Amino acid sequence: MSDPTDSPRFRLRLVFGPDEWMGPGKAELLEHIEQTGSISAAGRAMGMSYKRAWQLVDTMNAMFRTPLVQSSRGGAKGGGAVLTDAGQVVLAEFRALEDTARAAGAKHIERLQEMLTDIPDGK
Amino acid sequence: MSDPTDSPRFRLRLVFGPDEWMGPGKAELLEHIEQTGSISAAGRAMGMSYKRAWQLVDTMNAMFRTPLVQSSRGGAKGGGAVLTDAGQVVLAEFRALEDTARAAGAKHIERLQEMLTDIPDGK
DNA sequence: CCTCGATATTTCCCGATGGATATAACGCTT
DNA sequence: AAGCGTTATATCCATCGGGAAATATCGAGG
Repeated sequence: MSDPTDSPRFRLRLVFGPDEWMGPGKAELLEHIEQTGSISAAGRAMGMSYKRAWQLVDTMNAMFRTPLVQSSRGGAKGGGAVLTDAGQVVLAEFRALEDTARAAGAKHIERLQEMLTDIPDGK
Repeated sequence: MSDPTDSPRFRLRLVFGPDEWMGPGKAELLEHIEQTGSISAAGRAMGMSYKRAWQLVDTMNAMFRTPLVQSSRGGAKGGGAVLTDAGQVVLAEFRALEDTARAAGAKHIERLQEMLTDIPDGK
């Protein structure tokens, strides 16, 4: 999304509605929030503005029945954000979906790679 | 891409390099080219400009060892474009990849859908 | 040899996307 | 009560991706 060097082979997006979807970007953001306990820190880690990070969180919290991220203002450390149970479930399910789908389609992916001009490293 | 009503559930993109990827848009374009025998007609059918359609074709032809689309200018009907053998293979492989991956991840997709605010129609 | 329809290519321009910035609210700590 | 770091929210603005349109080219057919 920001760094062109990290070329992920396999990108999967679930589109539920016009403005409702779940993809690699949101999943990674959830992971960083879980690790850092902060929306801004997570955004920084991904090289994205706080505005964008917050927008993604806001979208996710709106599209799922239960919010995925619970945030708080003030307090000892100024505030923070944590993944809810639903957030952890969604993250785990999405990662599992990615792994499963990638594994299942490995054969087709391999055949497509073999047809490229620049030969990808054969693992 | 243009029509918000056709909400595809499952979007899959293979990213090979910085500017080299294969996704649902290019696949659909290939299908329309195969059906219409024309880049412009294919673009029109998808509601995209000829410029964009041509750019996508150009990108695909460059990233694969053998061009996927062979186009010709002039002639009885002004010209046209057809899928090469490689084009048909790539299209078929990508569609197969989508089907396989979607089927393999169906369980995870279902679980995620159940957590949405707006209940999706049960199949 | 002129027309026709599609490909090929360039230029111009608008609108949307997202970053930068500013401000406010919040609640624990000191 | 002041300070701090974060969340929350709005405004401004540069950038850029893509559409529109204009132009050139090609080759069979009339």
